[in-house]
Amino acid sequence: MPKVGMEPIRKAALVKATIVEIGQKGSLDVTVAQIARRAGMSSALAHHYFGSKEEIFLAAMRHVMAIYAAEVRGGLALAEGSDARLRAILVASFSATNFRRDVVGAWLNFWVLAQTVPEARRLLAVYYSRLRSNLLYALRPMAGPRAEAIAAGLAAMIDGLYLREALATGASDGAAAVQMAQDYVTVQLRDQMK
Amino acid sequence: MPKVGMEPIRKAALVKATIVEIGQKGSLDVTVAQIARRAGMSSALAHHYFGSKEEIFLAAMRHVMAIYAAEVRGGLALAEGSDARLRAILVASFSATNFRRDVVGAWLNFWVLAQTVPEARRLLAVYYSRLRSNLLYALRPMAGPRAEAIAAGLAAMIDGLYLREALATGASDGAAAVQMAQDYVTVQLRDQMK
DNA sequence: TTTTTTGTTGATTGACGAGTCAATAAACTT
DNA sequence: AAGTTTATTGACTCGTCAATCAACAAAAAA
Repeated sequence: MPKVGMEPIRKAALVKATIVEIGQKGSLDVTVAQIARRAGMSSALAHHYFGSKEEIFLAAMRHVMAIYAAEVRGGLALAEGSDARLRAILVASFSATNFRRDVVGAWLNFWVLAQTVPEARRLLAVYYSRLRSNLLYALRPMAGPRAEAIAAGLAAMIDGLYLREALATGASDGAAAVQMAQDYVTVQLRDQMK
Repeated sequence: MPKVGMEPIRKAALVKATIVEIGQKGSLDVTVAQIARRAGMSSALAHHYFGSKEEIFLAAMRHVMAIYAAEVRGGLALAEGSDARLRAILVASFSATNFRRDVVGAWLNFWVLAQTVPEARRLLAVYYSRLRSNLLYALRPMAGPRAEAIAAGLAAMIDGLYLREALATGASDGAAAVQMAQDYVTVQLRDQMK
């Protein structure tokens, strides 16, 4: 059975399974055995590859953020003009890949993790700083000195919308979220013109 | 030793200890023994009064929300006019009592709890609906039909600001949070007039 | 072909923690 | 005074779970 070169495959499977498991269960109280089982292997193997449960969590967190970052980059690459740039960030943030119930559930739990685990905190800080800088780049040409304040407010709103999604019962609606965030910016800008 | 009439005192102590413990540890992974110890009693007694750990958590959650609700009511009672009403809600939301690091940390963990425990979810739903109705009452006279949308956006932003507080490293700044939320509404309203 | 590396798991260990119980004692009731 | 209720805890049970280990198998290297 043992085919060589399994490591990356197994690791990827574990990471994926971790996100699903945490998101679905809605809690970090997920056993390594559960994750491993969903990924189709024994818990011993999971430990073999990652060393500890915490490492598995961190890898999953990195993955969620990497996907998100990639999607933002992808959207940004095609965007021409500040307006389009901003829109690209929002669309990526609430895309069907990132704004899914279980993924958002995972986010919520990673936030909790970041309260305790330094490395998780660091990862989150990286995410925040990237988001901020992306937003500022798009907003500065439109908003000038007010860009900072608007970016801060927008970032808070994005988090808030994620949170509501994690707690909501109905179907998720990324488009509405984009609309609301977009609206926030539009109004802030219009206000300034007057 | 046994003085009669201890039950409410002990329960209150446990609830308080639970909030501090969860907030400080930043996680729901808090043992009954830890909580009981902080509250100055044995874990057996905690079980005696609450029956289960989950009940302790729920009582703590109810308490946090009750405090918050009371503070909002207090502010609202003194407020004259829509503008003041809105301000009262915001000030209470980010007051020194509610917007403290450990309390916010507890909130974050209650959000997680609400993903799993139905009763927690219910409590949170009550909180949301109250917040919404308070906001609408204040906003309708100023914003008319747009009140709904503005209230939704504002609620999301409030949650987002809480979240950032839970994750932030520096000192908390309730005033800044109030300012940002207030600003959101002001701009939304001014926009509409034009 | 022997040896080493890589993949894999069942079984086990060791710790920890929720919840129970039996026992003790003070305070009320009758 | 006897009986009941309330307060309180140390010791114990029982389950769970992260992490380790010993053992086996296949591939790659020597």
